[in-house]
Amino acid sequence: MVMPNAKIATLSASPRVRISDVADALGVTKGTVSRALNDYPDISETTRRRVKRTAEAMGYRPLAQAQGIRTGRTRTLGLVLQTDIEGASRPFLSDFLAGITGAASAEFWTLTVATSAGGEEMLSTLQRLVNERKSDGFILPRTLEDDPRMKLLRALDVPFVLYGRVADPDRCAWFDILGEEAMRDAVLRLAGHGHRRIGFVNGAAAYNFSRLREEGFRAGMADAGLAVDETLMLGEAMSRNAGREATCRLLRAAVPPTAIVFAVDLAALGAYDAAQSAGLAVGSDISVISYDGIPEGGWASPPLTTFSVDSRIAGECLARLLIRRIRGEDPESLRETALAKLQPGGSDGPPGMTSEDIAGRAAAAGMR
Amino acid sequence: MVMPNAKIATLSASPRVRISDVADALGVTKGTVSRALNDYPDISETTRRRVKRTAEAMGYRPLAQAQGIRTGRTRTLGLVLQTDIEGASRPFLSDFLAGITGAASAEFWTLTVATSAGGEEMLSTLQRLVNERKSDGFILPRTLEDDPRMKLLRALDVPFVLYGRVADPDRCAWFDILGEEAMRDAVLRLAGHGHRRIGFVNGAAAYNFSRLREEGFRAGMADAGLAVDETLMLGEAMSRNAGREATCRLLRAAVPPTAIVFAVDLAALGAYDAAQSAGLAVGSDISVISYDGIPEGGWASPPLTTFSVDSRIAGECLARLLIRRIRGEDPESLRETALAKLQPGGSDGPPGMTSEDIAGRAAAAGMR
DNA sequence: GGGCTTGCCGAAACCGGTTTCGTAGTCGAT
DNA sequence: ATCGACTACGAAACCGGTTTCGGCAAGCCC
Repeated sequence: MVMPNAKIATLSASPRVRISDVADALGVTKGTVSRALNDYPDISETTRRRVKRTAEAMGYRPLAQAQGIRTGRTRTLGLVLQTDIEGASRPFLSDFLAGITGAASAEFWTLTVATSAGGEEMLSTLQRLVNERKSDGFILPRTLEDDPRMKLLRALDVPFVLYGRVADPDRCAWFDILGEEAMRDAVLRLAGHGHRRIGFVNGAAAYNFSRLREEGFRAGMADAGLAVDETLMLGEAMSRNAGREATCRLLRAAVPPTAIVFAVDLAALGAYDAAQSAGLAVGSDISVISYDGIPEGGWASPPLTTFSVDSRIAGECLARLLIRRIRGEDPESLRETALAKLQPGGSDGPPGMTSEDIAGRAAAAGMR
Repeated sequence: MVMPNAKIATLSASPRVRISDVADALGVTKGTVSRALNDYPDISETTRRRVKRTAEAMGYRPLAQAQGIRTGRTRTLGLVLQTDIEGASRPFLSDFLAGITGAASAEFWTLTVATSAGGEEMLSTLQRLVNERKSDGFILPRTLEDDPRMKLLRALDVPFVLYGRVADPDRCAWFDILGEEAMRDAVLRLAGHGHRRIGFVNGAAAYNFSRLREEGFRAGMADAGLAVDETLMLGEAMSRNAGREATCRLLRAAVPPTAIVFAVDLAALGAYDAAQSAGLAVGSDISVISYDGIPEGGWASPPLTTFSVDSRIAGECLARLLIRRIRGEDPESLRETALAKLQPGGSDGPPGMTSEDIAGRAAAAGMR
């Protein structure tokens, strides 16, 4: 009990090491210390090293808010979460935040979080954070095609990094997972199982990733030498319910698919519900491969085969990119991508039933 | 295209209204403006009103970081999330953050989020945020009995609010959901169905809420005139797997329960798995009631009957309490509680099988 | 009417940094 | 030896607020 308390007492007693303390200890002015620490050119190499060493030894850390009053920057990243959308991002949020704050704190930056419904409120929330200098730049998750947040921040001349690519890449920094590659691999995997009739259920068209994932699906079909049946291409499925309905529609098709690729795990879980209603076993009677890697997928039976995204790493990359962007690097050089990782479950396999059999089951289950 | 751009241009062009702008407009000094806005006593009522009105009209908002350099406070709440624990809090996180930031921004406060593994790292993360003045106080989720975070912040003289009560309530502010009432009501509901042999699966004993929920369970049993069989009291179940194992153990009991109360939804979902293995139907063969209100509970079949917690409101309350605490109010007066709300599903009902039948099924399923 | 409070506000210091400006030294060139 | 250019740093202003200090004017008392 003695040691820790003593330590705490010391830390709280000594108020803080200020720049003037360092300056006094060295017998120089605080201007010199500041310039040395910030690598100004008009400081001799000797002095610079001496200052840095002493500052380090004394445990000096500049007060971000005090720096900010002059520089306008406080080493703070901003993240505005949208709260009026369905589940999706939720399960990742904790990992995502851990990634951001982990990478940020390694460079003595912090994260300010705000929330907002979409639309105008989102923009005014960003405005306010900028006006009150609460963050030096923003991570923009869930990139939309032609994103209004992007326009606003650009007009305000505030740095940002997109999580997701965008149609017009001009002057944009981003990090993204190559969802199109995953979709392509999903098709190839199914084709390898022997499937020849494969459906696709996409997410909402407003998101840029939806366009990319569809492209990937089509590329995979082409690579596998399979024809795309446009009647088996559905979209706007971002929730379990929407996924269930989309699956039902596919099962009611004249010639239903024997396998379905989903752009979103949550929607793929809806396929389990639809399959159950139709008396079909996921994984044997009908195959499903999806994308995201949400934990619920692993708990489902059979576990969902999916391409999982490491949100923690995404957060780390985004934070690092944004910091570099704020420091002035050219956005065009700040673009990174990563691949989703196949997480094999039991929801895919060789076709166990023909399209006709599946159609029969669906009809028998009253799906018309 | 013209209007919005014009608006944006205006906003970004006019840099900011500073306190000296307001002072100049009124023909007074900035000291007077500052004192008027902060309700110093030595300002005439007339001047105070005049200043407040023009400041408002000019859209003046003090720069938190500039205030902070003198006052030490920057209107920032702190939240350190623990990342090395199982799922639980995850689904709520988004709502929780929305609640905090919503209430905070209503008073022009913001939220700084950090993450950390538990133990020492948690404490050093808090230390750093305090040392760098990154937040004026903290919300401490998941209160532990005799919480080390509390000790640290108290030693540093930094305000905090607990999410969850604590054994020694001295000088603590908190918000909490009365989980014990929910557990009590769960027992009474089951007893009302006709159950007389009820098991209990608690969460980890390190959390204070576990003690309270067990008390509630026992109180309910007493109120219902039922005896508690200590062999049916299990704990440390915070995950789906742990819940499955606990349920298996209960099913293997000499005289198994016909109903089980869980302290944590995630664990209750494990009961579905165990029941399935034993060939028992949740809701008819065996009843389950739980606590938390995670979305997965609603998707399960049958939907989980649970007492759901509104995390958004919890966040709002915590933020408001912490702000008042930082402003100097007495912690003892800053305590609020709320009730969890029964969310009826299909996982509970009149006992469909006797304990003997259940034991038989479990044995038949090879549970020994 | 003179001295003493008291109310109210201006002037200026202050918080902890950054940045501008000016100037001693140093050095090489003439 | 003189001059100019450069280097490296001290001095001081500055950022946008808060807070201390001091003093003027009005009000009070005797």
